[in-house]
Amino acid sequence: MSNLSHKRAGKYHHGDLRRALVATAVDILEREGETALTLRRIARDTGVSQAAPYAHFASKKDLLTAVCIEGTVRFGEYMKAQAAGKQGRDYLGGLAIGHIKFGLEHPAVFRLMSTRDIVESLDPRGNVPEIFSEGYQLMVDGLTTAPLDHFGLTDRQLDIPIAWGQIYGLTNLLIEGRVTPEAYGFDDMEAFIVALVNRFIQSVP
Amino acid sequence: MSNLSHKRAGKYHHGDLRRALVATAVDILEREGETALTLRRIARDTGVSQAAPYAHFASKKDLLTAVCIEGTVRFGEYMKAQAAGKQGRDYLGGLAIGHIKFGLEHPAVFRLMSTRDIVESLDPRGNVPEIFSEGYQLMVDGLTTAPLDHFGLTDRQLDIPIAWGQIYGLTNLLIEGRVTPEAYGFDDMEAFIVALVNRFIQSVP
DNA sequence: GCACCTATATTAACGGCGTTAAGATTGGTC
DNA sequence: GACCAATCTTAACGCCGTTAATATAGGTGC
Repeated sequence: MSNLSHKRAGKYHHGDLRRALVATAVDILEREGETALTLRRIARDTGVSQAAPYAHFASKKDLLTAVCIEGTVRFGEYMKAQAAGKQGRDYLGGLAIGHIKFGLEHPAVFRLMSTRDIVESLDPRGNVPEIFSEGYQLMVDGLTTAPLDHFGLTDRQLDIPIAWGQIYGLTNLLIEGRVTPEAYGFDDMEAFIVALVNRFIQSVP
Repeated sequence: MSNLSHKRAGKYHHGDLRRALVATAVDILEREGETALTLRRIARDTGVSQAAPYAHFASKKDLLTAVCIEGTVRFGEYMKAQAAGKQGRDYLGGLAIGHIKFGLEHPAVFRLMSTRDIVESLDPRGNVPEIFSEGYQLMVDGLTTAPLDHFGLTDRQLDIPIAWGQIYGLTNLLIEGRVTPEAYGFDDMEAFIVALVNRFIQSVP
C-alpha cells in the first residue's frame, strides 16, 4: 500500500499528476491517518502547488473519492488472495479473514471507504453497490455459493446482510480496539481472527 | 435528542455553559452532520464568543468527547427502553433493535461515538469498555443471560464479540445505506430490522 | 459594604485549511 | 510556427482551531 517518490522531476507539466496525487494521499493516510490528509499537504508532498490538484479534481472530496475507489480495488484483491484455492464455506471464511485483516492493516483507508458522504459522491443516483462490487460482490458470491441449505429458504436472502454485517462489524470493532484478543484469552490477533471466523462459518453451515 | 434555546440571557457569565455547549453540539450534529460541527459554530449557536468554550474544554476534541459520552448514555437508555419487559433471547433482540434504531435515528452521534481517536481521549490507558459500559455492557449482559447452551462451551466467550459485531455491523451498513430494505424485498425499515434481528436471535439459540 | 481572587467571558491575532481568480507555461494540432 | 486547451503557479478570500491579553462578575473573608 506504499508508493514512494511521487515527486515530479522539475517539469512544469507533471505528466501523471492525477495518479500521483492519489498515491500520495494513500501514503499519508497509511502513515499518519485521516487528520493529516489535507489537500495542501497532498499537493506539497507530491511536489506541486496547492492549487494544482484542481486541474484534476473538482474538490477535496473528489480526490478522496478516487482514493476510496483505489482502496476498494485493493480491498477486493486482498480478499480474493486470502480466499484463493478454498472451497465452499472455507472460501467464505477466507474472504472474511481477508476482510478483517485488510481493515486492520489499512485502518485509515478502510474507514475512508466506509464514510458515507464520500460514498454518496461516487454515484449521485445512490447506486453504491455497483461501484463497490469489486470488493463486496465477492462476499455476496461467497455466500450464495456456500452451502446454506441448513437455513430455512425464506431466510435465505437475509443471509447476505447478516453475514456481511457480521464481518463488517467485527472488522470495525477490531480496528477501533473495542474488542481485543487479550480480552478474550487469545495471545495474538491472528489466532483470534481465525477463531472468530471459524465461529462465523459454523453459524453459516 | 433535541434541546432548543441554549441561548444565554445576555449575562456575561452564562451559568451552565458547559452543558449548553454540549447540547448545542448535539443539535448541530443531529441537524447538519459532523461537517457542520465546528467549535466556532457551536459557540455562535450557543450565543457566546468563539473562545468561550476554552474555559470549559481544553480543545475541540475534549468537547466532542463530552458529546460522545452524552450520546453513549442516551444510547444505553434507548436500548434499555427497547428491551424493557422482555426475557431471555427476546431481551437480547430488544437490545439489538434498540441498537440499530438508535443508529438510524442519530447517525451522526452514533458515528461520533464510534470514532476511535475521540474514544482514545476518553481514557489515556485505553480502558474504553469501562466508560462505554453504560451502553455496551447491556449487550454483554443480554448475551450472558440469554440461553446460549446450544453452543459448545469452549466458544461461549466468543459469542460476545460475535453478537456485538453482528449488531454493530448491521447498524453501520444500514446507516451508510449499503444495505436497504428494498434490496431485500422489504417495504419498510422497521420490518426489515425485525426480520434481521429475528434471524440474529435464531443464531443465538 | 467592600476588597480581592478566581472563574468566566471577550476581542484580536496567528497559521493552516479548502477554494477561487488571474495569469504563466506547456504540449499538441493545423 | 501560431494558436488553443490543458496544466500549473501565485495571491487572495473566508473559515477553522487555538492562544494571548484583557475585561467582567460571583463568591469569600473582613
